[in-house]
Amino acid sequence: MSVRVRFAPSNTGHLHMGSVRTALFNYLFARNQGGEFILRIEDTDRERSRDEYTESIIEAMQWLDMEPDEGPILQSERFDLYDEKVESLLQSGHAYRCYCTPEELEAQREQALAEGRKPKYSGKCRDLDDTPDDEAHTVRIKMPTEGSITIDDLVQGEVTVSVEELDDFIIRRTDGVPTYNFVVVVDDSDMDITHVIRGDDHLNNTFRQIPVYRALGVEPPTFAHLPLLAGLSKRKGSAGVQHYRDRGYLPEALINYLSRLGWSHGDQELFSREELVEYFGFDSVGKSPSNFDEDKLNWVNSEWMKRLDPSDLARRWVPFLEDKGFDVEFDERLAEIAEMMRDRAQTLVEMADVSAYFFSDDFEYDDSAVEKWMDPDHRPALEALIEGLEALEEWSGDAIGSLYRSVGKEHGLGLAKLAQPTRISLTGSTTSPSVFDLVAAFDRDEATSRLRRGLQLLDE
RNA sequence: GUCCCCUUCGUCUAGCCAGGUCCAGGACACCAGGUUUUCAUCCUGGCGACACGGGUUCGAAUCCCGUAGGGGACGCCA
Repeated sequence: MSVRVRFAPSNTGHLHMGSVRTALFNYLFARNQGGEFILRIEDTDRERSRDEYTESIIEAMQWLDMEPDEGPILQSERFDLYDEKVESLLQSGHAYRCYCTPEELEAQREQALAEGRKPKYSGKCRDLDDTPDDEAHTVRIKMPTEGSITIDDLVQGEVTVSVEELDDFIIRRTDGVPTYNFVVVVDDSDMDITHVIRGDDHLNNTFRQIPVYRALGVEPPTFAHLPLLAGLSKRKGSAGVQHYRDRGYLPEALINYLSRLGWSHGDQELFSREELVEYFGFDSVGKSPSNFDEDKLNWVNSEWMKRLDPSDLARRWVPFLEDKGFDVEFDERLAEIAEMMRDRAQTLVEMADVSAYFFSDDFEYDDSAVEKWMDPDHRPALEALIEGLEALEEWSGDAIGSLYRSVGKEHGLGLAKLAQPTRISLTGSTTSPSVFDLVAAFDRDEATSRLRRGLQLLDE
C-alpha cells in the first residue's frame, strides 16, 4: 500500500513555525516514500475557525513550496460522513447517548481534581435503558474497560497506556457537531492515511483514538509523534510564516532550518530540497523538544542568500527595496548589486538596509570618517581620479582598478587614501564592497557627480 | 492530583538501539588571531556539555533503577 500522509492544521490562526515543521516532516516523508501528501483543514471549531486563516495556510504552503497532492479538504464539508459514522456506532452499540449537562460534568471534574482523583467521566449514561433521541444529548464512545493499549510509534517507540486512564469521551456534541478525537479517526481512515505524523501533544489522544478505529472496524495507521518546539514565543517562532517572509527570510532557508530541528543527517547543516527528501527518515528524528533559535536561522538564511543565483536573489529582493521607497525593478545591475552585497547581510531586509546608497544619493556623511580621510592635501589626486574616470574607455571594475593604481602611483598615495574618500563620497561611510566594483556599480555620471560633491568635504 | 514523554556545550545536534576507537565530534552564537583598499565574506585557534545518585560490567554518554528538572495530556478545543 502506498504511503499517504496528511497535515491537518486547524484554521484558528496563521501557520506558525511549529506547524510548519510538522507539515515539513509529513511532506518529506511522503516524498521520500513516493507517497501522497494531503492537506486537511480541521475547521470543526465553530467558535474560532476562520476562512481567512485557511487562505493564509494555503498561501504559506505555496510560498514554502510544499503544495499538497490532495486538498485542502475541509472537515466542515464532511458532516454527513461523520453523522453516518456516529449513527452506525450507536447501532452497533459502540457508542451511546449521554444526557448529562455541561454543568454536572464540570462539577464532577472539579470535585475529582479537588480530591486528587483523575477527572474522568463517570459512565453514568453508558448503560441506560431509555435513550430518547429527541431529548438534548451528546454521544459518547465506549472505551474498553480492561487491559491496556500499546502503540509502536515511529518516533516515540512503544508506548503503553492502561485503559484506566481513558473515559468515554464525547464524539458528538449536543448541537450535533462531532468532536476532534472522532472526526480525526473517521477522516484518517476514510482518506486511507497510512501514517499519522503530528505533534506529540497528540500522543495521549492516540490512546483514545485507537478504540474508535476498532469500533469502526478499521486498522489504525502507523503513528509518528514529533516532539514539540519548546517555548514558542514571538522571538522563537510563534509568528506566522508570512511574518518571516516579510522579514526577508528565504523559504529555502526556513525549510532548511526547520528540518534540522529534531532531525539530523550526520554533521550536515545545509540541505537542498532534494537532499532533504532523499535523506529524511524517522530513524534520525529525535525525541526531545528543541528550541527555535533565530541566530541560527539567520546564518542558514545568509548561506542560502550566497547559494542562490544572483539574478534569482535580485528578483526576490525587489519587493523589499520597494518597501523602503526605492523605485527599482529587476535588471542586470540589480543582480550585480545583489551579488556584491549579499555577503554583508543575513536577510533581504538587511541587504536592502545596507544597500540604500545604491538607490538614493540622499544620505548623511559619517563625520569621523570625513575627518579622518578627507584630507585637503589629496585634492589633486582625487581630481585626477575624477578626470580619469570621465575619460575611461571601458567602464568596468578592472579598468577602474587600473586607474586607481596609476593615479595612486603618480601622486605617491596608497590605495586606501583614494579608496576611503571614494567610499565616503559614494556611500557616506567607509564601509562598502571593493571600491572598484562599487564605482562600477554606478553609472559614470552618477559616480563622478557623487565624487565631485565629495570634494566639498575636503574643505570642512 | 493522575497519566505520558523528554534530559549531551548558551542553542541546534553527532555518538546511545548493536557498551571500549569519546579525557565526547560538528554547527550557530561569542572571544582571539590571520587574509583584505574599508566593512563583510573567508581561514585558523579558543571558550564550552554527557542533569544528579545508585546499580550491572574488566569497562557506561551509551544498559537498568531511582531522584530532580522540563514539556505534554486529562474539554460538549483542535
